[in-house]
Amino acid sequence: MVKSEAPRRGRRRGPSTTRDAILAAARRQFAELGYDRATVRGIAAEAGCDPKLVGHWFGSKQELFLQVVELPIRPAAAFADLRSAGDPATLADRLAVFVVSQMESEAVRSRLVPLIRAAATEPAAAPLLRDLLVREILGPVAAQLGGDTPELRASLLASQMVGLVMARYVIAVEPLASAPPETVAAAIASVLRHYLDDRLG
Amino acid sequence: MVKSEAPRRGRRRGPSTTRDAILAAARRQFAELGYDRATVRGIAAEAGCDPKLVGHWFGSKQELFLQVVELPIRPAAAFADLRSAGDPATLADRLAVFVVSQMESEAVRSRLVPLIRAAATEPAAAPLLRDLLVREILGPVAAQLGGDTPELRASLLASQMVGLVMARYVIAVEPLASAPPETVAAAIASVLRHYLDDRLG
DNA sequence: GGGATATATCCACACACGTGGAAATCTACG
DNA sequence: CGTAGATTTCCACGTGTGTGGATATATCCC
Repeated sequence: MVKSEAPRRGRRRGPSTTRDAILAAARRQFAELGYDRATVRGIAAEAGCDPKLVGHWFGSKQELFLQVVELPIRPAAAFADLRSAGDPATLADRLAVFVVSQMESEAVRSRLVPLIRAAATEPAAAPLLRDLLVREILGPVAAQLGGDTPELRASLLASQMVGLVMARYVIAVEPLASAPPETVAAAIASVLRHYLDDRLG
Repeated sequence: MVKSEAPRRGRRRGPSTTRDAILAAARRQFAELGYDRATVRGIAAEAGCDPKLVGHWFGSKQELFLQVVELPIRPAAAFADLRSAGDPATLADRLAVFVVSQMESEAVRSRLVPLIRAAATEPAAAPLLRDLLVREILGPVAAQLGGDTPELRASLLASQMVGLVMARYVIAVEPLASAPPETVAAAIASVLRHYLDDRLG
């Protein structure tokens, strides 16, 4: 009659790793389920702790979500680097490769996908994504574009980015979802070039 | 002491328009709120009836949703018409104008937006949208494309369409959201041409 | 007129959600 | 050792959800 391993009542032994466990579980569940269908209880279960701990460490579900979608890169700086790092004529190609490879990385995807899903779902999250897009990406990019209607170009560029994330990772349209990253990058490079350089229309 | 207009208990006088009222309210709320946050009770309230009537007329919330997102056009047929109606060299331009003008029509937008929002939210809806995309659009289009990797071309095309809906109507990225339809159509025409005709990569 | 049927309301159940309060157990430090 | 604080669990409340059951009123057809 081995005594069952029922969790005892108070603090656990040793240093606490629960906060990180919650963050990881939340990241996974927000990405897979979206904001609404991911529940505090479910996240706590995956993290192996009591739901109340989520509140303890992060205050509320909303604040946890904000922590989750904080991007690990600075897109504006990345674009500036990319721009000054090579021949301007090949900027679109390098941008395409960069964007696709970033999306392939778990660290970026697990933040971008929840953000976009939430923007599609939460009325309150759409402004959040819009602001992030404008402040972090469209604004700086538009500022460096020059020429005519740089803001329109930047937002068209964003539309192809968002569509790529949706089609490839969220909806999983085949064969786009399974295409190797290089193929995708090659295919969208011309589109990026068009939005960056060509006369629109 | 005028008697209050509290709804009486049983059937109302005259012919019933409730079913249509529910459908209209559902369309509006699914588009604005998404599947999860739109509630049967809320839809019933907007339609001016009891929540139970939703169940009575449509069975369940899911079945109501399926009715709501039923597209009023046959994209495959429309594409075929478009293809055979003019100079193949200008197909991309005509397609761009057609797509954008369709999205501008309330009848199409009030179905497409909920569908895409739901695909971003409901695990069960993503396959649904994927199937609809593949069966109604990608498949027929790919079949008429010929050349190399027609399916990949079709799904890339879809990615730009979905991204356009997201950026312009759901997230409302400026200035794309406020740009006149002709401007948008002109801007994406080259992209469509690229995905339709060019060698990818 | 009078029964079948369609249309409508009310009540309520079972469930899941986020979170607040109180108590238990551990660690840190005097 | 002993007390303060950090970490964790349990209990439970209030709210909102989709939907089932019973019932009321209007319409349709004989």
